[in-house]
Amino acid sequence: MRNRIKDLRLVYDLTQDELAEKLEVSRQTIISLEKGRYNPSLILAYKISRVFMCRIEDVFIFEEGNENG
Amino acid sequence: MRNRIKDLRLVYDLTQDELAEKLEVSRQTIISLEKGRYNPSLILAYKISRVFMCRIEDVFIFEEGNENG
DNA sequence: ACTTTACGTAAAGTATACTTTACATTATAT
DNA sequence: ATATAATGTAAAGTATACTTTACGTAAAGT
Repeated sequence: MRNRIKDLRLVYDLTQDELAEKLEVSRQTIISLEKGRYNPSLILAYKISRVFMCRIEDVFIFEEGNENG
Repeated sequence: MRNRIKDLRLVYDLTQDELAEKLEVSRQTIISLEKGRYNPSLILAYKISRVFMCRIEDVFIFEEGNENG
């Protein structure tokens, strides 16, 4: 599972800190997400999609043919 | 956050056990999800949406005006 | 009567999402 | 030169998703 968080964050001209605040998570969480270190909860994924005004599937890319997702 | 897992499972005529197998999770996980006891991981949410051939947002309903999600 | 199937609960264990703190690096500004 | 802002790493701690086992119940089949 890949994601476009970093790209979208830059499009919206936000720092990691600012995005973390909007999402009510720590900056570490943003870093880990951007680096693809884990698989967020659905609620966090949803909040992210709302910040970027799009659908979950527009932020997170689940490539068929599975590396687990 | 509500979800339509139980409804969709019945539409697809699956038992909890069968759905659990398809998703590669335990039956307990299905029960807990149907009962709304927790907030799944994004990957699990995605797999569920694939089983039911729809989008994540069609399975999980995030009512605006937040009880967290 | 009894067995089987489907659903449910409870409780303890494991894996992992997410936090917190502390420190390093690079770029920009003064 | 040094201060500040933004990004990154590492490691230990907490919360919670998910598993496993064991047991209870109600309905349907034989």
